[in-house]
Amino acid sequence: MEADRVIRALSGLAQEHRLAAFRLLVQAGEQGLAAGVLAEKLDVPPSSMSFHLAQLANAGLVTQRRESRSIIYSADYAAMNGLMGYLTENCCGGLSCSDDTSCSEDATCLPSPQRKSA
Amino acid sequence: MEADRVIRALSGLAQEHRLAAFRLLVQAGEQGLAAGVLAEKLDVPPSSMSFHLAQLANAGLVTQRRESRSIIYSADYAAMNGLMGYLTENCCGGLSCSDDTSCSEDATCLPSPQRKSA
DNA sequence: TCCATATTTCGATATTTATCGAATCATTGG
DNA sequence: CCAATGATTCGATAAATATCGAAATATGGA
Repeated sequence: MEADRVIRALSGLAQEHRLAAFRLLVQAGEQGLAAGVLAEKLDVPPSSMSFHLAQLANAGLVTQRRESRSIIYSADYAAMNGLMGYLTENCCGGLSCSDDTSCSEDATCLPSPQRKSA
Repeated sequence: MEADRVIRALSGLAQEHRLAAFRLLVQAGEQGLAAGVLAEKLDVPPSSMSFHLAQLANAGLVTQRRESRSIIYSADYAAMNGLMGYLTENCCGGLSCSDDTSCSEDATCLPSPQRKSA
């Protein structure tokens, strides 16, 4: 998963209602939940819910399908796993970043003192 | 880790420069990196970098310490692990959500049909 | 066809976030 | 004490996000 996609996914989850909605969708499983049900459960007006669901869809975190009058949203587990994979590989130091690219050697941790001349 | 804290952490990482900065800090390890070094590596003006580092600090993802003139930032691995733990427990369906709270039984997936009277 | 339901789109507005130069603060060395 | 360095705060501005009622779209049933 590339950085741009990761940022969209993180932005998708970085909001109260969207995080709550996604959690409910994860719990609901493949079957998913209708937009209206989410709106009601989260006590958010339908138009607002629709906005947030569109954000989640744009982030690639959910899929949608029509079922009669309802539009059912489901969590995209593959996308979430992709996000987790990226974070584990790139943002978790203790475990996975075993190749220690610290700057004990090349001393680039502190600003390079710039000499007065030349 | 509670939802509010999680959202701040997600917001912290959900931005190009901040995600890049955090990755660098994770690579740098305990020793960390000076604000100016990050600004230079990411090609971001110092004041902008400062803004983003403040966001990361507010999100609890980094710690800071002064070392002579420089201010050194380090990734807070515990916070990141906390975030990962929350996401694994609440947002990852396939593995951890084994207790299947799907609505095959109680049929709350679709909007409850509201009868005309009473 | 007509109406009720489910949802989205539109439009207006409020809030938050991002950017970055200039000014300010803190530290060090001469 | 003064000048230079490293970083933050301030201020103004631009851009993105959130909110939500009203109108529009789609579906199903009488």
